[in-house]
Amino acid sequence: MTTAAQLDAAFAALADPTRRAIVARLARGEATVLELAQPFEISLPAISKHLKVLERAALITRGREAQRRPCRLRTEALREVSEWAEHTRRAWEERFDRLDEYLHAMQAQGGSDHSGIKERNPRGRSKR
Amino acid sequence: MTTAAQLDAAFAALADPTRRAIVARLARGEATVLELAQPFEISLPAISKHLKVLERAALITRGREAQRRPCRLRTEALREVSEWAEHTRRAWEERFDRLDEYLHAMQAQGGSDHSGIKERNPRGRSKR
DNA sequence: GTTGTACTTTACCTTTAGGTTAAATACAAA
DNA sequence: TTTGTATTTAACCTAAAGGTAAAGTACAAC
Repeated sequence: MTTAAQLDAAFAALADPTRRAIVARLARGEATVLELAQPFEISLPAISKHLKVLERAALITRGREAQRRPCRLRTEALREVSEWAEHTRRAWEERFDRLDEYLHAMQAQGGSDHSGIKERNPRGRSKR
Repeated sequence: MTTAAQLDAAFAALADPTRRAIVARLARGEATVLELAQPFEISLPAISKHLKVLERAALITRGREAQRRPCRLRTEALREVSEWAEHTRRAWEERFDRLDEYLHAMQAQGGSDHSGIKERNPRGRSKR
C-alpha cells in the first residue's frame, strides 16, 4: 500500500545527494557502514544519520554481522518513487494528446487557444 | 543530457509535499498561480516560492497571459527522476538474481552466506 | 578483563527551507 | 489616470537539516 507518508519519506530521503549516492552504491550490493562512508569526506556520525533517514524511509534494511551493520537496498520504496513520477508524467502526456487533438480541431475551424505559452510539444508530434 | 545537478534539483524540488501536489495538479493541465494556490492554506508568496523552485528544477515552465502566469508541466525532469529510481532498482534486482543463483549453487554443495540478514527475497522467487 | 573495531548517540553549531506580512510590479479595465 | 486583479519581491522569523567532536555501546579477539 502506497501511503502518502511513505512516498513523502522516500522523496525527502532521496533529496539529499549523499543519500542518493549511498542508494546507488547499495544497488551494486550490500555494504557495511564503513564501506558506504569511504567515498565521502564527511564524518561517520553523518553517514550514520543518513542511513537512519534511509531506513525510516524504508529505502534500506540493516542486518547484523558481529559488530558490522550491513545495509541492503529495499526495492518497494524505489518502485513507488519511480511509479509516482511515471504516472504523473504519463497523465500529463495523455492530457496533452487530447489537447493537441482539440487544438487541431479548433485550428481547422479557425479558433485560437489563448494559452499564453508558445506551442511547443515536449515530445515533438504526438504519437497515435 | 542528465547532469547530476539537474537530477539533484528535481529530487530536491519533489521532496516537498506541497510541490508534489502542485506537480500532480499540473499533470491534469495548465493552471495559473491562483488556481494552484486555491487548495492550500498557505499564502500566495509561499506558492510563488514553490513555483520558483519547480521552475529552477525544470519541472515546470511559466507563460504569460495578461497578468496571469500560467504554469505548465515539463516532462523531461520527471522522466529523469523516474528513470533514476527504476534504473537503481533494476540494478539491485539483477544483482539479486545473480546472488540468488550463487546462493543456490552454494546451498547445493552445503555452503553458507554469512550475510547477517535473514534471507528474504523482496520479490518472492526470482524470475528467470 | 583489556584492547581494538565498528558503529551510534549526545550535545552542539550553522545554514537553509518554508512560512509570514507588507510593499512593489505588471497589466486590464473603468 | 485611478482602481482592481494577479503575482512577485523584500524583510524577516523559526524550525529543521546536515554537519561536527566527543562519549557511549556492542561485539571479537587477545
